[in-house]
Amino acid sequence: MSRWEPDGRRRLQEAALELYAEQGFSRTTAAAVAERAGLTERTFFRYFADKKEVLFGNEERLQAVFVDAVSATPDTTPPRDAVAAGLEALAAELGPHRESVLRRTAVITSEADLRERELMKLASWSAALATVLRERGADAPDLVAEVAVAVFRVAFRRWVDGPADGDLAAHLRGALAELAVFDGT
Amino acid sequence: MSRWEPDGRRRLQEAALELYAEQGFSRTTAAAVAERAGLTERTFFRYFADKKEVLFGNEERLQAVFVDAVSATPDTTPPRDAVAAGLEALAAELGPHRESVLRRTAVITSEADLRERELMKLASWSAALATVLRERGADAPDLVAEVAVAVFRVAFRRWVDGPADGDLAAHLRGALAELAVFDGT
DNA sequence: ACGGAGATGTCAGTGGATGACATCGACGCT
DNA sequence: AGCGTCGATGTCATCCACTGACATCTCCGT
Repeated sequence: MSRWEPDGRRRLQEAALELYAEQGFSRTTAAAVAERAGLTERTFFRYFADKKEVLFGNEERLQAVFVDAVSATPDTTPPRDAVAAGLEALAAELGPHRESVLRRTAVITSEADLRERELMKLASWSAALATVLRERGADAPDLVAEVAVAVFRVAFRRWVDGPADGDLAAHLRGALAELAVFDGT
Repeated sequence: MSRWEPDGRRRLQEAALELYAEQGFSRTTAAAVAERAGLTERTFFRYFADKKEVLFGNEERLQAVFVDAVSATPDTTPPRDAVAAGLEALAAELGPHRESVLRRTAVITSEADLRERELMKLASWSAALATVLRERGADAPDLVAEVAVAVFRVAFRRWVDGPADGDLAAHLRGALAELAVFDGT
């Protein structure tokens, strides 16, 4: 037995999501979140760098899923297909949890500070992807990475705004296909 | 004669850029910026919503330049060319001021909070662009807008990191052309 | 039993941000 | 000239995000 209940970090994440959803992010104090989790404000800030970060505990893993799936693809895979593999992996990860994804997304989109932080996380995906693409000698790794994330962003938004039985993977394939509007001349 | 020196807003912007560059953003207090501008901290926050915003006073105008240039294009213009027009307009706006752009960019890239805010501004460009594209009945307006901004981001970064005589417009055209890596099956 | 290691608590302080109210000079009106 | 309003700024008080320094407690190995 520990001196404290276990899983402080998870309790803080759950408390934060609840409170932010109930009262809004800006009207919720870090102390209030900590209290609901049975902890102290000081401890909150030991687990999370700031009030926003508590909502982004899984982003690191998602980034790894995305980037690793691209990495797992043969070096000779055309960029489009490599990116598709990464996006499929994300769909497999997120698709089955639409409910909780929606709950979290609703909170995030409701406040500019949180949208900002989310953009930062996606920028981090892009940077990580560009790095692995560069290492495998792909063409225009930076551009490909940015576009890949742009595709994700668009498809994700459509999925979230769409019907409850929407298919994230299908949206991703659809958005990827729409890149064809830039084809030719 | 006014009771105070004129141009408080501009003085604050200049003071902020100087101090942020000299000492770093996080080690500069809002009060210090205000003081250098001959004003009060309270007044600082009347002009700018927060400490970061003072660095982004021109973003609104740039967004308008970008979006208006796309709007000015005939409704039947292929997406790629419409986007190109917007990007050319941005190049015309930014290209001649590489020095000051670099100074500002150096400050922004040096702190995560500021990079975050910049991502937010670009997201705003994308949203505005998507709106005008949607109004003119373009295909996949959201995707096109996101990709357009992705292209800008990449080209801008290459321009900033490149030689002093680099040509932003050329980088933009180059990045746009690289979208061809997504072509075909 | 002892002592270190980890996780948490306590306390004090800094600085970002905001609301309420006061002040001052410019300007127009009579 | 005298007056009143308006806009820009200053002053003051307050909240809260975040941080550093130090204390405390439990577990675990020796």
